[in-house]
Amino acid sequence: MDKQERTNFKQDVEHLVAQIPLGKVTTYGDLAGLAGHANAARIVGGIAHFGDPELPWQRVVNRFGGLASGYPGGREAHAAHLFAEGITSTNHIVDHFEEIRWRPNL
DNA sequence: CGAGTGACCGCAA
DNA sequence: ATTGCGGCCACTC
Repeated sequence: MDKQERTNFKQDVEHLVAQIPLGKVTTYGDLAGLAGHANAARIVGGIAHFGDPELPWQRVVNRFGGLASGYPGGREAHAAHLFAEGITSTNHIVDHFEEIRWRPNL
């Protein structure tokens, strides 16, 4: 079962990310917590890098609402993608982050 | 198969 | 206030 749960973690994270509505964002810590491991935010980052490249990881930011570090193309690309979805960012930080913060329990 | 690393978070000095 | 460290689990080489 342990192995199964581990797989579930990635499945959950990817599933959640795939559900993020356009114009909203979420944090790695939240995804990790929702998946069952609040302190496993790092794994979410790892999955983001080696997981499905088609998933809207651009809507996933750190707990500051800031853009990720190793995003493909840099934070500028990340910001540009968010802007394309209607999300404005300032100084590499999403505007009204708390207001556009998406929550599955909402 | 084993070891290292990671797009993070939280706390301590 | 800032900086440094550890911790957690999963993925890749």
